[in-house]
Amino acid sequence: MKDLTAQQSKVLNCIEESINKTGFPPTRAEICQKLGFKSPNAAESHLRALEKKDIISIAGGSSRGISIKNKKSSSGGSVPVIGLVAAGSATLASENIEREINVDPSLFSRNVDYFLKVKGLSMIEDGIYEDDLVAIHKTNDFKNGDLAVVRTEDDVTLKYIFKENHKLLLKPANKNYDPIHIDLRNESAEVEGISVGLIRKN
Amino acid sequence: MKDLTAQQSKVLNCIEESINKTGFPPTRAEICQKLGFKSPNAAESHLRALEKKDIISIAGGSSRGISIKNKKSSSGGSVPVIGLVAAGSATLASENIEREINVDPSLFSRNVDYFLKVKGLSMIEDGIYEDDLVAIHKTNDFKNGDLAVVRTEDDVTLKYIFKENHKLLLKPANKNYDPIHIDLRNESAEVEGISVGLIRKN
DNA sequence: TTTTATACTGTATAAATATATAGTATTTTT
DNA sequence: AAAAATACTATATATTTATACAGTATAAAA
Repeated sequence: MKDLTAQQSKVLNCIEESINKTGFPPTRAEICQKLGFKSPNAAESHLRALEKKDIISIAGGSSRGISIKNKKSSSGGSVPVIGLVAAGSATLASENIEREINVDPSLFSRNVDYFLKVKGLSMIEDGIYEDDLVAIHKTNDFKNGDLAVVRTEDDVTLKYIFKENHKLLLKPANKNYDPIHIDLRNESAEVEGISVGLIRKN
Repeated sequence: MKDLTAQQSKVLNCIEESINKTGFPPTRAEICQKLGFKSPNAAESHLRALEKKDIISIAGGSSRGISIKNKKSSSGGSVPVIGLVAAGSATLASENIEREINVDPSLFSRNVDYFLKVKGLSMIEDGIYEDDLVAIHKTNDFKNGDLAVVRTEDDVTLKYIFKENHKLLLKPANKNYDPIHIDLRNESAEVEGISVGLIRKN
């Protein structure tokens, strides 16, 4: 994404503020007033610049026709919760979705694609409890030591992942649970995503 | 809440659709077009009815000045994050607010008034780590064993609370930390709120 | 039974708003 | 060195839009 200039950021901020505060985007005149411009064309040209950089879109011929692009899932960040119920069921298919919750996308370091509802006690020593919602960013890219959602041949688990050549180690955080060793020459395993956060309800 | 008529629901729906699809509320003319009315006053009067029922608010003199009230996050789901930095600083005064995040209020069992950013390791044995955001519901009502934000004479802490007559016990979840005993006849202590959940960022 | 709310058509208009055009000046990119 | 982007002021105007006013008709509440 191209960088925004200081002024463009101010204008974008002004738009966001207006939507948050009033529920609708600002007019050119309102932007000018907020930022101290004396000509409506000051706002206009900044808007056109933001449009060119694909940050906003401007509906021609409509008043207040500004909308901020990229806004994940358009309705403000509705993220599905998936229960790890049966083996191999962690997919975004609607039958696995327990509910949807709204989260501020900027809350976590990376985009959250779904929440995984934790079953079992395998991660309890690192503060991850049963029924906690682990925020998952879908990717098959990972670093050793990441907490990952891994689909093995007969299960889907949340464990720390370590890879060395053809060997995959899935390590729980509970003395009573054994690590899982997978030899990728004999068995298949796929990383579905990595954890970027957690939500717990009391 | 008063019930909406069939037509009023349609209009409300039309407003929601417009906001979701375009990013901004509709004009009277657009509502008419969508619902097949031939007079702008048809839309106008429905809007006034919705306003009277406190479902929407209409900003006078503004184009597209419609906003849907009650929206669990129309700046009402914006929850401040407060850092437990200096002793006795856990107040909602703006100078203590680190940031604001949007959360679905239905996510937690009770209304979240603010998030407390955890300092220290006093609750680590129960899965609450440094920099975790503990969701706090403001209340001075509590049950023994609740995880509470307690303001003592010289500190604000997050501990399990137990009360027996004039004795208050604030119990950490870490063997290396000592419980705090407070005799309410000699010292003052106030419960600011109780924990209803937790958010952790990796 | 009278008032109030619902559910519109139809017309009109002041005010809000987008948007074009004409400039000036500075900075960044090519 | 020239072109393009940034960052505005200033003025003008067609169009969008809210909103008032005048009706008609039906259903629900007081």
